[in-house]
Amino acid sequence: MRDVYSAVADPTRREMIHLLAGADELPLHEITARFPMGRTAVSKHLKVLREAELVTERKVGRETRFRFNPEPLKEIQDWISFYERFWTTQLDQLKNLLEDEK
Amino acid sequence: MRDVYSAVADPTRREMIHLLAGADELPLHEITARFPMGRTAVSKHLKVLREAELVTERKVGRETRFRFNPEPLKEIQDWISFYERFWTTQLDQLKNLLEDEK
DNA sequence: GAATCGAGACACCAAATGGTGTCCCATTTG
DNA sequence: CAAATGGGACACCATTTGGTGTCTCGATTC
Repeated sequence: MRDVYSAVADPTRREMIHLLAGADELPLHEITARFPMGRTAVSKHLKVLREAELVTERKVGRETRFRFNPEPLKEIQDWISFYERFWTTQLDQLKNLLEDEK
Repeated sequence: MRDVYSAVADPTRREMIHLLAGADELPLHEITARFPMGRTAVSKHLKVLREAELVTERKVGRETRFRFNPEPLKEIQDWISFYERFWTTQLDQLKNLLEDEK
């Protein structure tokens, strides 16, 4: 089971997440149609997303349909929330003010 | 100027961010001491972080000191905040309840 | 039943990634 | 001044990444 950080590091995969988040379920060939690359490449990207559990896969007839699963994104959110304090503290706000003055 | 997503995708670099976030400023040799790899590798990771502007660099005597800069993390936070709704909606909560019943 | 369509499974490729070791130079220390 | 320290700059290496094309096969349509 692969890392959600590296799954999301690729801009193409972030776009796929966005696409799938706006749909209910999409077959591979429809996803492929929206990207400037071949089916094999798209399939590989979706495999990475599936290994990170950001996507689920199910076969319907001859199609393979994909669905977005947001859950793993929580891990990133948790990680980043630790650093939120660095741009919300009084001290940081003062620093930003001084920065603006320059 | 490189991507903050890929900068943060590597676990070693996330650890470096954590280390620097807990300190004020650290020289390369002190950072190197905390990781199981050579100076060259550590230096390369810090270069990646600097190119993503997650770190600033300054020479003091013969040392090169690094400081954490949280600002680029906002971009990831913004990106992920869009997907927050997928695990905070009533519908999603119902779905999770049903999931638990299984 | 034949032709078409969707997709898995390879094999292949160039470029990027994450390490290493060595050489050299500037700065600090004894 | 000599020795030691911190670190830049390479050259090098194996593995991973992100793409390609081709072959095959099951499902669908004519």
